[in-house]
Amino acid sequence: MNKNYSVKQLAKLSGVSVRTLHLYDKMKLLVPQLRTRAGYRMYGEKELLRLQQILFYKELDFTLKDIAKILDEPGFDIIEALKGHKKALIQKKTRINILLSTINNTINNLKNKTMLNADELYDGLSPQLAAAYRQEAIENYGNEVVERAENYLKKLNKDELKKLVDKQKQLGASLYELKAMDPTSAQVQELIAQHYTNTRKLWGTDGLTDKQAETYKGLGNLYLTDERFILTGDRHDPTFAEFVKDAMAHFADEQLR
Amino acid sequence: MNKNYSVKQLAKLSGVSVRTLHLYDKMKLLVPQLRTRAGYRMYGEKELLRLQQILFYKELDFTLKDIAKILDEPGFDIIEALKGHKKALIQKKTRINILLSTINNTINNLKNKTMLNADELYDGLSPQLAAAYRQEAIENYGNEVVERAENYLKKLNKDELKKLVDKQKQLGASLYELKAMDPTSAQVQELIAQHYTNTRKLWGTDGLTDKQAETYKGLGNLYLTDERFILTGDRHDPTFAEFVKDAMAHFADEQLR
DNA sequence: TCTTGACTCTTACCTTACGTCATAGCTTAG
DNA sequence: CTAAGCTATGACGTAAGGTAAGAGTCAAGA
Repeated sequence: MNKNYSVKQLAKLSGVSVRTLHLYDKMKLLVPQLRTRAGYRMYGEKELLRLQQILFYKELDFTLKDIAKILDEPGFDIIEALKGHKKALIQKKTRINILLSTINNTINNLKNKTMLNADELYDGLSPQLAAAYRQEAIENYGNEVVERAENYLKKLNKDELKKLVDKQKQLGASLYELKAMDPTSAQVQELIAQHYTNTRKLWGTDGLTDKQAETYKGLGNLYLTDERFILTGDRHDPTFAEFVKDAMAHFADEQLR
Repeated sequence: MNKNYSVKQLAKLSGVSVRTLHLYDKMKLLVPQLRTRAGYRMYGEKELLRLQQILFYKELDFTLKDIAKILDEPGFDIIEALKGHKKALIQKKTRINILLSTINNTINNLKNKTMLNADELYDGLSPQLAAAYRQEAIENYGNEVVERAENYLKKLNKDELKKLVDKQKQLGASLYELKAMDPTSAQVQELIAQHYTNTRKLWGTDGLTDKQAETYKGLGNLYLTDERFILTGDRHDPTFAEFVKDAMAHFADEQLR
């Protein structure tokens, strides 16, 4: 009771295009069961199953050539192929993470350059801008953190705020000098400790005694993706952000708690 | 004091190939400052800077066409382009995560099918196989967990072990039926609670009172990537694994501690 | 029987961002 | 003057198809 499928039927069934089936036929990846007198391709159940397999491996981003090997060479080591592929995927993912961090930095740099000058930063944001930032910050870091920071900042006067911000920047510059070092080294950790103190002042997190470590670690991850909260300034440098994150994580694990 | 560079010099400076510079010239992405009488391309500082920019955006995986737009159309909204690109990257990343989970499942399925039959599973692994598994498990989940599980399993007899394994499988099947539901719903959480109890028996983690929540959450992530510890059986279904992970995380956060 | 519409065939050019020749002209040191 | 090294253009190949173009096939209705 074997059914037969024309190109179009098989195409619709499997979700690929007719052209694709033509291609697979020509490259002998999926040859029809038979041809009619007119030359029409006819596929059977066996071909449908094989197509399913092809599509499975294709979803894993294997090339058609590799898929042919997997399906046709009986001694082919599929597990090794999968493992190799896994490695490649992990590398891709790592690269994407770096790209994303770079892109975020770039976006924020551009925003700052075109929409803000330094004075505005200290004099308070324009209402529209503040609203937009607030919304974005809430989406990214949660309501609680943003509100606490806001309430705290309201109580600070300009001079106090400027002092803290300058201190953060200076710490950033100092850390940047050490970026080739071990993030867990004493020298780096000393700066991180200062940064931690300063950050607590800036973010008003003095009350968070039981979640301090977790929060500070979270802040490190945040540094990886958002330049507004960062000490790297103009430097497009994902490796530095990574370095800072590691240093902060170590500090949180070792010094706190 | 403008320096001039030949194709080769510029190529070496920037790390791209001569062919690439030819291409960029022909597509008007990077046109040399001038041509010598013999037709040789000569580039200046301005071109070098432009090339830097091109390479920057290229690293972000923009197409050359888009880069040309960014650099040449003055009104082009770079920030919007970057945001769009960011979205695409995030999707890519999500897809890769799913692929990795699928690949891991596939690897383990293949291993189980070709190297094991069900009887061996209950009768105890062959020595070589056990050693290989042990090594891999240690790499993935750490020494401590593996050793504890091993010691515990040694004390169980076959019937007891089989009971526990069957119970896990049955819970998996039940959960699968609910996979369209909210992972935090009472119905799902009830099954998860049973699973938690059973898991503690199976893994011998009764002693871990202070780290229970964390451990159980970690187990959820593990379910995403390794089929040997899973209740999904033969089903290649990353969304189900995701569902289970969410359900377990919720359970850990709410019920424990 | 004729026509119409849906389906099919093959051939072939287009896409991205180059790599790899092939062939030929230019420049410069010895 | 010659050999080495640089440069130019042009053409072909890559992966996985998309998009026609031109022509043959099939079933159904008038």
